[in-house]
Amino acid sequence: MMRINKLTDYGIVVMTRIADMDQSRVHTAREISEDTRIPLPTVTRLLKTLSGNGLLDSQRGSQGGYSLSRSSDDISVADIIEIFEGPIALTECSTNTCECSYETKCSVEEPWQKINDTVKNALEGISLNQMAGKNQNEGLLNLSMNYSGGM
Amino acid sequence: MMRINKLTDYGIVVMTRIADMDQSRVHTAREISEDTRIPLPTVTRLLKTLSGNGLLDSQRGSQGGYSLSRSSDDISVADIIEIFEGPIALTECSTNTCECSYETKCSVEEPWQKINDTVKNALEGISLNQMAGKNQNEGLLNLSMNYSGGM
DNA sequence: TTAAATAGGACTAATTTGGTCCAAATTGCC
DNA sequence: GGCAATTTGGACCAAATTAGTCCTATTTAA
Repeated sequence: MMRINKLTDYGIVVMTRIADMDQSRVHTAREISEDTRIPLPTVTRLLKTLSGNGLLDSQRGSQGGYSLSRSSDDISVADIIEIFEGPIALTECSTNTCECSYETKCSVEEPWQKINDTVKNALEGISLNQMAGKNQNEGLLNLSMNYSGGM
Repeated sequence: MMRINKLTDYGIVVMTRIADMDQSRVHTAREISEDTRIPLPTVTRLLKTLSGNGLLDSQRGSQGGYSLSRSSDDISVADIIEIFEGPIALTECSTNTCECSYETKCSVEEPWQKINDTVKNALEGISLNQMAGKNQNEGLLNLSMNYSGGM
């Protein structure tokens, strides 16, 4: 139903959880698994992916673990989604490699670009910090999207 | 990649195509298939779904076919998407039946609501007419989304 | 009556996604 | 130096979803 994938959803949960934890030390996969109740093997994979893509720092070996690579203010929901799902694009047409075989599809390309930009902006406007429920009184979203000018 | 499904995409193509056609008569599945180059069985199914959900009028029998049930101005991309994908919701959490098992997920619920509203607004703001490339100089999108107030 | 359509639904194949597991490399500590 | 606790990388399978096809019934104009 035009959902983000479960793993992406988990990824956001995991990141949100880490953002809520003590930032002065690293956290192991086991710890995060117990915290979120997501099975350990899955959490392991999520963390690998997240650190492999620069959203988490990892420390190997005993006493190792994961920590945010930057401030939770500087990590957006879009950052996480893009790691698991690739570029935010509702249709293939909105990526750069559009090879429409249907003539009508291309008249449709421009509107999709706009739609995707809107979605992308929305997702980029939400920081982990906001997801984590910190600064709850600061006003949640601050999206000023206005595409009325247009083509 | 957080895509809409292929059939949904096709659905939009088909509707866009019909919107571009002569509105004074009905159009057969075969005609639309040949026009869009989408295989006939698939087009057939798309049209059945679209008419079954009130977006197209159908006329049975010889000389029968399909036509828009209302003006292309009054049909939005969101209308089409919702038929094929159900309510627009990026996460399960954003539907009314949210049964989060992870504690952190719920602190995350409110932001998702806002994100979904934004996406939904964007999709509701695009009419078939605009997709079809008519009125190209009228300015494509007219979305004034401003969620800065928030919670 | 016949031909041209849509309507409804069953069915299968293909693809994607979710989840698990194993072996290797790294690091801290005794 | 060796052990234990970690992350890393990749392979793998099961489950779920999606795409696509096909068959039969119904309707309608000529």
